[in-house]
Amino acid sequence: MIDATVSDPLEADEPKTLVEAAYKRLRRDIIEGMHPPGEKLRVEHLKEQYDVGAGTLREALLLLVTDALVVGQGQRGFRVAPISLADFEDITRTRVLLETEALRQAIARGNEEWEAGLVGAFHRLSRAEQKLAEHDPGATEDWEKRNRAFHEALIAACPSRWIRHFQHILYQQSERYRRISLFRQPIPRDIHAEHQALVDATLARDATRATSILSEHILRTLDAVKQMPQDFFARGKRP
Amino acid sequence: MIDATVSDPLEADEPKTLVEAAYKRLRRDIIEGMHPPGEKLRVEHLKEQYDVGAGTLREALLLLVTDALVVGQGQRGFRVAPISLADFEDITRTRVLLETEALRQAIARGNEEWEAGLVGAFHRLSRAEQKLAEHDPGATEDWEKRNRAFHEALIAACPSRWIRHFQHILYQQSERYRRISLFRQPIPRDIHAEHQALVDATLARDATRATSILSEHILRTLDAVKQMPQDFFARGKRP
DNA sequence: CAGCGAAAAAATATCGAGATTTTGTGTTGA
DNA sequence: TCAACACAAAATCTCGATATTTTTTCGCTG
Repeated sequence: MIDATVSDPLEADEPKTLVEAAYKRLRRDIIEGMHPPGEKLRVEHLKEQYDVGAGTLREALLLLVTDALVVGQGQRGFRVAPISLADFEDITRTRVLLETEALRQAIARGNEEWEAGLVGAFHRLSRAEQKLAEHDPGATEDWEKRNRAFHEALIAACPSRWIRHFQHILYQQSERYRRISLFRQPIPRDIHAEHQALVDATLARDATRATSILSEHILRTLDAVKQMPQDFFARGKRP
Repeated sequence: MIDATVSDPLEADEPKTLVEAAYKRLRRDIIEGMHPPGEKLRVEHLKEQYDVGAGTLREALLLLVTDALVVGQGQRGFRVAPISLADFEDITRTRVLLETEALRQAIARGNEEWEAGLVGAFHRLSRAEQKLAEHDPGATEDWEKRNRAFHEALIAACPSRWIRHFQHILYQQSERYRRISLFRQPIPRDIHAEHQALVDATLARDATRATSILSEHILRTLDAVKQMPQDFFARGKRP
């Protein structure tokens, strides 16, 4: 079932309990914006939507609280977590701190199997990018999955379970911001070239170069989101 | 109630729900070793010990899972998380990564109020150390609280909510290891002098020196735990 | 019109019963 | 002796009823 520091076992396995299944569905729905920031999550209503009992839904919501996708207030229920530029900036900079360290460790310790996994993930991501360009239905969803897999493959050889665990949480958070902001304003940018440069530097075992590229890659999203109109964040104000 | 990234609101307020209360008690009991690593946590039994219903206890256990103090397996209940030298090393190194960054940010941004808070926390900690030396009853508990408060005060001016959140989790983990290991083998070491040097460098706004001292301070615990007999970790093997 | 209080409606948190799953024990056969 | 199976006991998970809390609505007063 649930071990907090194992990198997302919930995606790897079929859910063993209804709590897990509801948690996964809710998480997906929040990240994808179906439940917008600040929305009240009423157990009495959602239990029907997700087809579980009230207690089971509470458990799922608690798990989402600890993912920081939901905030709860004792006896006053749950809300979708707000968004803000400051939060996104914090997430982004903390991601840079953790992911560059993770990449440094991976480059120092990774073997050929790790390299093969990275190259494969990059290839799959490239294919998804092509489908994005062709406006295939479901292409965005596919790209998100493969982008995530790519970033995970990049640091898969990092031995620090904790760094990977925290990275996973932050990645999830940034995915939510990305989905929300892209819906409003696609960002012109050659992401493929950025990924290519990252893979090249990594395979060359040039930690300094690779971490520099990764840092810029991650921070570029922050730059783009900063261009969003300010009213974009107003609806996510902390209650 | 519960907002995952606010630094431990559960300690700041009286619990608003039975879930919170049970969570806090269980967490305390696990950190203090009353429930040793690997122990099966049976809902049917614990509900009586903690005087709550089964569903409520499940919720508390879920919160502990996300603290990585408990592991759960779908339909097979919960166990106290195992301990290992490798895990403690990971925790320690990740703490160094996060806390030095947090201290860097705090030094860059902290004002006089932050300094005053730090000096106060150091003073209180020093008093607790005196009581430790005098073998006062409850002195260990007091010292743990004040040590925690000291480390939190040190990085209180770090603006990154996420770094503070992760630091909090890791601090908690390291507290559990420290309590377990000190019970076995008190470590000779002038902790007071280490804290003093840390405060001095921080108040002098010497980020390089302060982070170097902090890094050594944290890593010194790792060195000490490495001297533990190997059978110490055997009982915490991952099931 | 604004503020207050009371009552009604809606929602939350908790508990324990019941269905389901897991674990432990005993028996049998090779 | 060991493995496989059956069955009983224990434990887990889920649901919905109920007590409690919060929110909304309504009426009254200044």
